[in-house]
Amino acid sequence: MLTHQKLKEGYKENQDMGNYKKSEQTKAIVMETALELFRAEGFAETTMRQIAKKAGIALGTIYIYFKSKEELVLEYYQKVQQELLLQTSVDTQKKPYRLEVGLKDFFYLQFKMLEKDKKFLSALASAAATPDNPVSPFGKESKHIRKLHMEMLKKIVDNSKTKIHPKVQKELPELLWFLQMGLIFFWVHDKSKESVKSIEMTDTTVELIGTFLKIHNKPFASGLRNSLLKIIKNLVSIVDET
Amino acid sequence: MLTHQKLKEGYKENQDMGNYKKSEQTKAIVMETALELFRAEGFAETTMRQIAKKAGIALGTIYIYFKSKEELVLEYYQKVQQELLLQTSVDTQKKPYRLEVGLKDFFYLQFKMLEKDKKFLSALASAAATPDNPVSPFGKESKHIRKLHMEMLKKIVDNSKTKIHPKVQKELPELLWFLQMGLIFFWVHDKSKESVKSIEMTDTTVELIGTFLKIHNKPFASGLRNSLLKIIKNLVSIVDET
DNA sequence: AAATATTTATGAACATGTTCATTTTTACTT
DNA sequence: AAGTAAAAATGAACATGTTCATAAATATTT
Repeated sequence: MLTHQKLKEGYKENQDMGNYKKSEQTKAIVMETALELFRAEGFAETTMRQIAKKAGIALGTIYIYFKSKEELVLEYYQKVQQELLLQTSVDTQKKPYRLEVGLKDFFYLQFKMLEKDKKFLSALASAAATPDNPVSPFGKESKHIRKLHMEMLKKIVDNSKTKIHPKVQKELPELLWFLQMGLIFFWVHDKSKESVKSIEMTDTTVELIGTFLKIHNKPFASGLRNSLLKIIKNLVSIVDET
Repeated sequence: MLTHQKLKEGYKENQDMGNYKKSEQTKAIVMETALELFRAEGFAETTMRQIAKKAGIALGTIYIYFKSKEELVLEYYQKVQQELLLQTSVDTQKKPYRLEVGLKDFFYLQFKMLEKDKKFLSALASAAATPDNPVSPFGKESKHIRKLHMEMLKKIVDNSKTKIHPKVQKELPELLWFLQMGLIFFWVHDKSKESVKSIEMTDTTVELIGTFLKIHNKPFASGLRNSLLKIIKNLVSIVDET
């Protein structure tokens, strides 16, 4: 009786569920099957019935583990980002680096990890644009993953040997987060071979940031600097209050 | 026989259809009804069946005039942009203006015209993010409206009294187009009263551009300038080849 | 005016994401 | 081991965007 009670409470307390083997296994199978199909056919082209059939389960079962079709993609994306975080932690521990280099490496790595899934990740891009969609990276449901990103970017900035004005350094990760959103958006649309265009774009934007940081303390750049800081504040306010 | 032949060909040649009164009328009714419902209930909440019922027609009839639910929104959006173009032509004819002022007015006007439809215009924002969606402003199906925008922005830039390096002046409208996309995206997500945040954001970004233009010919700004030009080229290449 | 062709309209049928009442399986208690 | 409670699974039913074969209305030709 008591044991039972405890277990039940445990369920409600820790979100992650899955204390039972069976369910975890089923969930994993659904996920794997879905990814296979998404990769082979695309997101829109894959039906939930197909997934269920191939996974050898009933249609409704999928919905026990995933709130929607989109959430299948989101959860996978989060998993990849988790790996990215780990990798980044390792990288920033290595020998001193210029911020530009650190950022490029970070973005490149991300592209590389997502490359094979580009096709269906556009489903997320679409969701991103709809504010009220629970899957949107701007919404409150994605706060967790946003924090994750911010953490990574802050680490990259703080651990670089590039000297930055404290005020700017504090806001930079936010700016970079939006930059990253933009780059991913660009990348999703990018049909060039092996996403070379996105790589190029990354180089150029990172260079722009580098150039800016080089001059951002000079008197003549105060206007630019202040405008930029304001813009960042505005951007953040939208994401934070949604 | 000859007349008939001509008419038939005429149909194929000019896209705009609707040489017949009845059809034009029906189309207009569908459009109006749809907008009413979208405004009252929202885009996702309104069903095609509701529209048909309220318009007093059959469900299938809507699809004679609009390829999809989203296209209802797109066509309306295009109509508004048409008006905007007219208004802008008038504005740029007026007394000399600083580019910043011209841009702000342009963006403000746009917000104002779209304000009452913000709720359902997010449907377009969502479509925008999906490259293969025929309704996306980045896709080839929207070339027309993109050109329209570019035209407006070029007019605003060229007619302003602000002096700009020719190389920059040529690329500036492209940059501004992307800025506009960004601002509209921001605006769609913006839940502040009367979209004051978007106005603020507009001010700040336009100011940034102004500040940049003030220094963009100075030797120390050549790095920034070149990076920016490259970024624009990259952005454009994505849109143009899709 | 009759015949024909074209345009416009219809609504049942379809596809697919999602929900939910019901059943089966699993875990726990006595 | 039997009984019970919880978890997991099921698939029919639902909602809704879209299609399509068919019919009605309209315009054109003879």
